[in-house]
Amino acid sequence: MGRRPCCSKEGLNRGAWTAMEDTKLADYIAAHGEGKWRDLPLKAGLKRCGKSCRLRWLNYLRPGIKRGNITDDEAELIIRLHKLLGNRWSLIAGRLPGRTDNEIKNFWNTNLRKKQHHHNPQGTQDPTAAADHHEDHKPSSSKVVAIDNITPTNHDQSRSDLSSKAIRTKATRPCRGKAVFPHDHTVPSPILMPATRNNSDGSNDDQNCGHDGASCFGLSCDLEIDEELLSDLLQSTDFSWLIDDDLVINGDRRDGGDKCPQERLLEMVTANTVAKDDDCGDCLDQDEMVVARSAAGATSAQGQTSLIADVAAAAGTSSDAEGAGA
DNA sequence: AACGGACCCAACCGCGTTTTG
DNA sequence: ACAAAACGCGGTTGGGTCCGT
Repeated sequence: MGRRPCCSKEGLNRGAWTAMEDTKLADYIAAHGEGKWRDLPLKAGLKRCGKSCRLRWLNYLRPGIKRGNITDDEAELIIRLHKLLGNRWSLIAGRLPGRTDNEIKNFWNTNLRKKQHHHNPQGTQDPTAAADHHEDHKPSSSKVVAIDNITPTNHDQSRSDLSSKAIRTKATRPCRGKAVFPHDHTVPSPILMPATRNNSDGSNDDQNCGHDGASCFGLSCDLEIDEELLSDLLQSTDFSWLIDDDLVINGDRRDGGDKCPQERLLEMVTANTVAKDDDCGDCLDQDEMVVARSAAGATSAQGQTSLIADVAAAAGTSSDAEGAGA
């Protein structure tokens, strides 16, 4: 089934928009609102494709558009968000009020990509990987990232330094297997951890969790998410596990099934405080991971270490669900 | 001043997803 | 349930401008 072109291209203007065209488009939208792009050109008296009108409106004429002069702060945010999201320009733009995806994409391609490339002379094709090498975004040595036994991606190698500090766990769906817990609990940092409780006999004590024989443990503490940490995590870890789960953000359960993992993590960043929940209420799939910073001790290395130790102990010693949470 | 390459960015294009009938 | 339309996104293109020679 072929796809009908959005409009006949014959007799239509192309290329740069004139001031007159802009005025017509703006006036029409002011009077009738956005949408119905296919019909808009005719009704507005424009010899343009509807798609072109939409683009012109969204990227140029729409009220509140900021143009040019991307500040250092914005550039830094773009870099960070790009690390989080990759080339998800619309998502990135959504975090930069007044900026359009097109502008950010252009800015990245003309400014930042070059800069990233400069810091990554090996020349990876992966812009996300390249972002790792930005001087402002070196993985902090104070951060511990749990990387599971995921198949290395093409950018993992460039992260070997990070990975060397990583905690490796099993984190592939479905929830089977045994998680390997932190080798070193003493590192006072946020941590990505498998929420796992393994009984020595392989069973688990959770009721109604539906995880056939898999090990689960409950973790119901509020978590605060550190954006920079997430940046690092997203560079290093397969987050496909997030897709099917619900998140509870600031008390509201959100069905995240329709969102990509990165987007959902971004929600965490935005919401700042998040509790992880899943279909059985208290327990998490054994291979699910939680980016955790103790709400109580979020700013305290001691607090973080304490939480990490608690949860690690719960996982490593088959303690019960209650022991791991709260 | 003229030329040409590099750069920038608005606009286009194709395709996937969502909505509508 | 299905097809078509509409929408939205990310990659690419091409024209204008800048800058070095």
